[in-house]
Amino acid sequence: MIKRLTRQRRAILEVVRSSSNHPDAAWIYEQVRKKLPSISLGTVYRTLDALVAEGLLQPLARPGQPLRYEAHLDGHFHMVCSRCGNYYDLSSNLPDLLSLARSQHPELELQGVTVEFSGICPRCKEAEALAAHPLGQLSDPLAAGEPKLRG
Amino acid sequence: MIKRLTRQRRAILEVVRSSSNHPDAAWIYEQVRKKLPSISLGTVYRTLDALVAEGLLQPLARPGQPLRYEAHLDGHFHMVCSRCGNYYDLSSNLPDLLSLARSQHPELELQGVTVEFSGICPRCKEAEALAAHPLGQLSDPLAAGEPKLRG
DNA sequence: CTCTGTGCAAAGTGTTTGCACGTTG
DNA sequence: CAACGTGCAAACACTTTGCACAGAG
Repeated sequence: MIKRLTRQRRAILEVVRSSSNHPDAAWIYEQVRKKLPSISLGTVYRTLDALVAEGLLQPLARPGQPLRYEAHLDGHFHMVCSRCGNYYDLSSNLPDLLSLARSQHPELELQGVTVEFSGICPRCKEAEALAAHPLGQLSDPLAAGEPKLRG
Repeated sequence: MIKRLTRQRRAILEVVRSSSNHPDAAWIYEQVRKKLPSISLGTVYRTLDALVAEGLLQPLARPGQPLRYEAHLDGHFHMVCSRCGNYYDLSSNLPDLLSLARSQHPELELQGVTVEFSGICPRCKEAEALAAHPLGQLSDPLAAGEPKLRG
């Protein structure tokens, strides 16, 4: 339970909320440092944990990758690009899986669902097309991200 | 690409395939050690990576938890118990999300979906009911698992 | 025989934590 | 002024890796 709204917490929450990235702790740390140069990475981790516990953020886990954080908790879906690993938000009209599954498994007390698509994002698809072209070997799909997430 | 089918690899694959656990590396290591006492944890990790690369296993990531591995790759769903953290397989008849999403986002080249429900498993629900009862303080919901996954 | 895979131990990476001090309410 | 939160650095858990040797094909 968060009891004090410190400068650090305000800054961290603002960074996560204003990013379209689904950023990880290291990236958030870098950004917050621009405002509060002496903040520590430990504080970032502790604050993120607290915000998750408050229900203000949702953590996103991927095999072998650092945790990322989602600030927009309306019911949207994610697509993870299998080339560059970036997350993209998808606002699809999908059927209400939770109700469907509840009716099929009444004994389970289901609380929530997460749906995650995998695919190739437009950026990487374009990069791929360029790479097929003899003169297109100039851009690196892995380097092109959303607002750029770490190396 | 796996080139040699060693004793170790056979044993590891068999352990993962015969477990209903969605086990993690440490648990697999423990089990395999019963057959091959001198196997090393490094080999387990290397083999699991290789099997994932071969498409024989699928890694499952959860915030703050070690990676787990899924050996049954037919299209079923998972439910993660929010009390004990165990994975349960769900064979629901859900609509074909991939086709639906593809038609809504033709530009995205979607390749796959994963659906994960959260809820309270029967075991934990029962433990909860007992705990409400004055004489029921005997069992620990967190200790009761599937075939038991580590401490 | 050759070359992939193994065991071991050390190194890496992402995350957590103990402690003394700063700051919020 | 009493907690609560912070910075720092050390500790942690999980995973990866370099190397010399073992064993599969």
